[in-house]
Amino acid sequence: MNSLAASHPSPEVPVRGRPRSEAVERAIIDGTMRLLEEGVPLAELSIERIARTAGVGKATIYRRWRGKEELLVDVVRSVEPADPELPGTSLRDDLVVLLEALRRRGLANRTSAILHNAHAQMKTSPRIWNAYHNAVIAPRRRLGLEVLRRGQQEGELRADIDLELAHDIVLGPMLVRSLLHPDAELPEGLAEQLVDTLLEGLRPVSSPTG
Amino acid sequence: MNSLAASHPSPEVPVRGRPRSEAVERAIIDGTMRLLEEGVPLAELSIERIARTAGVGKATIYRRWRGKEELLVDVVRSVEPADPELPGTSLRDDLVVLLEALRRRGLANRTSAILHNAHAQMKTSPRIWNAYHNAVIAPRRRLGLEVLRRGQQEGELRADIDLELAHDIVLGPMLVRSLLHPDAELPEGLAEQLVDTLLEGLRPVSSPTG
Amino acid sequence: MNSLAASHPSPEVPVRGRPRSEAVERAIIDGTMRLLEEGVPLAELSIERIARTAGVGKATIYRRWRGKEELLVDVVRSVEPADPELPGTSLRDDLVVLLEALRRRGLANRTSAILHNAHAQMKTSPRIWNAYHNAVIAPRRRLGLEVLRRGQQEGELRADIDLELAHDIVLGPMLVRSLLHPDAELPEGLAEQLVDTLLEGLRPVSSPTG
Amino acid sequence: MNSLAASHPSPEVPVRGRPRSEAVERAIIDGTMRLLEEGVPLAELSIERIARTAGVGKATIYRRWRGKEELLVDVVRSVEPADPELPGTSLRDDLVVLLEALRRRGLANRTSAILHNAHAQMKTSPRIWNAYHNAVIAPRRRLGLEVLRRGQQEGELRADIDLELAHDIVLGPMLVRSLLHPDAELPEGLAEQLVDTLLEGLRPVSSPTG
DNA sequence: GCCTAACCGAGACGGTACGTCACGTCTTTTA
DNA sequence: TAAAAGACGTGACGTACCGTCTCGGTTAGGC
Repeated sequence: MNSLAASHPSPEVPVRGRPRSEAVERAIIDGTMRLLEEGVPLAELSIERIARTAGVGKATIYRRWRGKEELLVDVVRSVEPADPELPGTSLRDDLVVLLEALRRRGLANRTSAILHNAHAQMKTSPRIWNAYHNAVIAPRRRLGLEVLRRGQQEGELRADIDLELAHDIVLGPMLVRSLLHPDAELPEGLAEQLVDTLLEGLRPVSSPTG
Repeated sequence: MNSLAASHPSPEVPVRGRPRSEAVERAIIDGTMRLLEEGVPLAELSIERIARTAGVGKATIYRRWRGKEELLVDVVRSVEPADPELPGTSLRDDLVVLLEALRRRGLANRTSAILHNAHAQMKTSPRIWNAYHNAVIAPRRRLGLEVLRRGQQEGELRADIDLELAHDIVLGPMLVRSLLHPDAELPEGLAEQLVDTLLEGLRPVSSPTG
Repeated sequence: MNSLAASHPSPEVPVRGRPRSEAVERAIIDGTMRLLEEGVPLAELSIERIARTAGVGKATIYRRWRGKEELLVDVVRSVEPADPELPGTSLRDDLVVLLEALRRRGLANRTSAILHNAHAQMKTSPRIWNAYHNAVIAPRRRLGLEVLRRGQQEGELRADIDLELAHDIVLGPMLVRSLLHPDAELPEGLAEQLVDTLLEGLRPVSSPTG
Repeated sequence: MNSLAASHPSPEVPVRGRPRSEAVERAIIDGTMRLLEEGVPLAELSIERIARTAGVGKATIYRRWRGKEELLVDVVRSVEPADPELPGTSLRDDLVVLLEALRRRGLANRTSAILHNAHAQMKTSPRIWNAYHNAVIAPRRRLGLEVLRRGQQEGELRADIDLELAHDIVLGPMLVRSLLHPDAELPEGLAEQLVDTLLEGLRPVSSPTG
């Protein structure tokens, strides 16, 4: 389950000693979440306090994670919403769904005050950031790129455009809104509006869809 | 100079006792910068260490800033590049200059490893983030909005588009690249390519400029 | 074998399940001795380390002793030299043999650096000290008292003297030397010299033996 | 004041920064004494608990002593009774006073349950034991040797006897009683009885005092 | 030849204390 | 009054052991 710690020995090696309790693992992650939900500032989130909250010894946490940051990666992962279901009817529809998921995620983080800044905290160490990037950000990006690739094949996207660039063009505005400008609005129709506006510059020159 | 601390008593009240040394203030900020440049991870940047490096008492730092985060705001401000000179010849040209400044800033932060994450660290406290936002991010955003407003007046931008939205559309992709994807490329012509692509969807429907 | 733990159920109750391994018991005591011989300070002698050294589970130790101190009692007992053979020719000769045994024990502890302070460590708990006292010190004292009682009967010792007091008078000086003053000398003829000097004040007033 | 820590810089070096509080030092030693008096077993005397009791930070203790054992040396020293006033009228009288002080000390430790075993605890480290030896034991021994030396000069003691040996002969029995046999009696006239008995074997052959 | 109970190694578990470090405040002397 | 220095109470750090508790596996009778 952990994304950084070597969670399990290779399957051939028989388990020696008392196995680690999954219930404890859940208690730690849930306890951390509870603290964040109660509004405890990230700076006051100490391992000691998490252990106290979860009713767990400190060593039990350090047995699973190397420090607060690595634990946060798993906490964030545990509340990260699942990838949205893509309709697959058209490039536009898929992108609208992706952006809408992003919008909702931004709204959730803002209102619940969770993870508002946990994401930022994780940048303090390149190692942690990589783990978070690999576990959370990269899969989303891959999904977006896949959608764009399909759209390009179907002729809904200019053939000469770099897919990475197209991805940042489509996703960037919404991300910037939800990450950098916590007081920016994220109104209901924003996803559709953005996709429609942005696809304008990305469609093939003589578009079949007009 | 400080953006958060009430640095000086009101000017009418004559200064009593020994005045604060500006040299000391510089020494503190420069010492912090030196530590960051030497690759000291942000998590190991303690007030105690900064005081040691700057050859300064801890109380002298606390007399000026309320904590590490507030000090960081001023440190970051001190190395933030000046606003770029805008040509003013056209909306496109101005936006290219703005994005090019952003690209270079991203490159600088990546190579020098300074401030790579100091920006993230400051999100730990809403108060600090606001200070940084007001001192650094907001002015840039105002400048960008001003450019777009002028472009709209000149008919280079669709009249029905929300300027805030247009701003995120134009700036978002570059920001996402430099902030979230530290290993994403920021090649030379990126600014022009982005502006040309993005303006496609933002131009007036039957544009006079083509 | 253990002096504190109720090592075995009463013999009528038939042993159920796998019996405790005596080899394991030896391995634990020998492992502890090896650590002490290697110069590991008493303060660093943890149950965990002993278990590691003996290649034994912690629970296996706790099944036999209630803690480190109780284990130490048995370790010390295992290296305590056997009671010396008494000649029985005279009070003086017996006392010389007893003191000589004490002198040699003091020398051994000093040079081998074993048990130098284990004896002291055991005073941390009255319970442990009692066990050690009963298992090691008291038998020796009983032996000494018996020698003195015989001497008194034979008229080699004043009849009006308290035997307990006489014991401390004879044994005290050598004990103090070997326990309190680790750098005090314990030269070869010390036992005889002490006995001859001390008996002076303990002989009957007009001694028949002169 | 501390016997192990380098307590004060050399007097030429002017004191820099806030000086160490003597009140704090007293609070720590007194707090430790209070705990011992309340019957807290030595094994449960942690630095953490001492700090809590004294209302003091752990670092404040570690700034003065290197650990629990070194602190104990000073605690024991602080309650060690002052050297007794010697009458100087005769060897016998001086020795009686010395032994009487020892007897009373043994009684005090037994009844108050203080220092009963602190003395033993300090043997865990040779360094600590040396400090305790130098600060407490050695001065007492020097005093006893001085008394014996004077007695020898005055002809009250055999000229051929080694003073160190004589010291152990006279002091040993009482020490053994009070240290090793906690339940041995220390009745009122014990000091005089011991001195009178022991001097028997130590007087010059044809004694002037008869 | 099973059955069953206790033993055994390993190591997880909730705790407590370790000794260090930084926090932000305070008390010195010196300027 | 500022400034360097450093003591102070507080509290978190990450580690080590404590003594207890599961695990899978072993080793003896008793059936």
